[in-house]
Amino acid sequence: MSDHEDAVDFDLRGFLPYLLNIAAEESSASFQQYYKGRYGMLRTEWRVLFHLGRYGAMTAKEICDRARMHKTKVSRAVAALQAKRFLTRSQREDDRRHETLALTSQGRQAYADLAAQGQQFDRALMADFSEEEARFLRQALERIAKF
Amino acid sequence: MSDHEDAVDFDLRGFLPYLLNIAAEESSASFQQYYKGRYGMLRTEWRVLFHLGRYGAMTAKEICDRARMHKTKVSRAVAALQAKRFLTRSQREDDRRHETLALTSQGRQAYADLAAQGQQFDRALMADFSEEEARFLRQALERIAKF
DNA sequence: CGTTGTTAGTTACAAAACCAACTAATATGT
DNA sequence: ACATATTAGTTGGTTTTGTAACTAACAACG
Repeated sequence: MSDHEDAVDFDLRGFLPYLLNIAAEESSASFQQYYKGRYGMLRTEWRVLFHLGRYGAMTAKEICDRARMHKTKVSRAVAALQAKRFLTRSQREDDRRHETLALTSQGRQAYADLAAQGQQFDRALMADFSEEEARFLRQALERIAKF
Repeated sequence: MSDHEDAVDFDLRGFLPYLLNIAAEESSASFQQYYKGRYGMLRTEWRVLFHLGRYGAMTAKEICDRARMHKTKVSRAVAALQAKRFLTRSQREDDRRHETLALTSQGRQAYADLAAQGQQFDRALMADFSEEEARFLRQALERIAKF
């Protein structure tokens, strides 16, 4: 046995963070191409759009918490989406530190398109798995993600 | 039902690329802190070190293919690891475009440490899962990653 | 009140990633 | 043999991210 093999006796190829990273990259590649190509959006922007589209108007802070994004990322993504006329900001009267973010009809259209498209990609990804396997996989990932 | 909910009828929260991304981030966070704190290494550097440690000496090109990293990333990671005296380069006589990369004893030491540490993190991550679930999870991820 | 602390969000600067152009060595086709 | 194409790897310039410092609004406590 050569030197490099007995340094550690288990197969680090199955190292979970590594596998997850590769799987994450592989699985988002084609979808990313779609939203980037069609709307010139970054992943951060898609995530913000996605949260507003899926859960309705909310503040940047709420997006930070729900989407696990740092506030600077959200801040920039919001600015970019606003420039694309996909969302509007409105200051809250009760606390002027908060801005409520809401999709414009253009933004909702983009969301509807991307959500439908995403659904397709998701189905394609899961095509190899049975219903039950898919359910388990999602639950396992949620557990690892600490949802 | 409000406008944003009927745009798409399934729960995009379970969107696989999204789940995978979050799980990947969550799972690598503490390990990343370890190798960054202890060796000042970036993820790209850890990946290169990992491949050389696990599979033995090889060229940058082989690392690109095996680790799915772009050649510029590998090139810079190799330069950084060389600066840290973790690897050496040697031109091949038969084709002087190729450089064989090999870990130094210092590099092997770092690898052994990180591999052992990684193993711990991995076990901790998998603590919630049964043997069989863990096996299935890895296989599923490998399938998605197209290994 | 008024000082101090906290929270939402932005901005500035540094680190890292991405992409395209580049060099150098080898392979291929005429 | 020589022009052209490919391959391994590096470098430069731009984009994106990360980090820390900042502003503005509110809260809490004396």
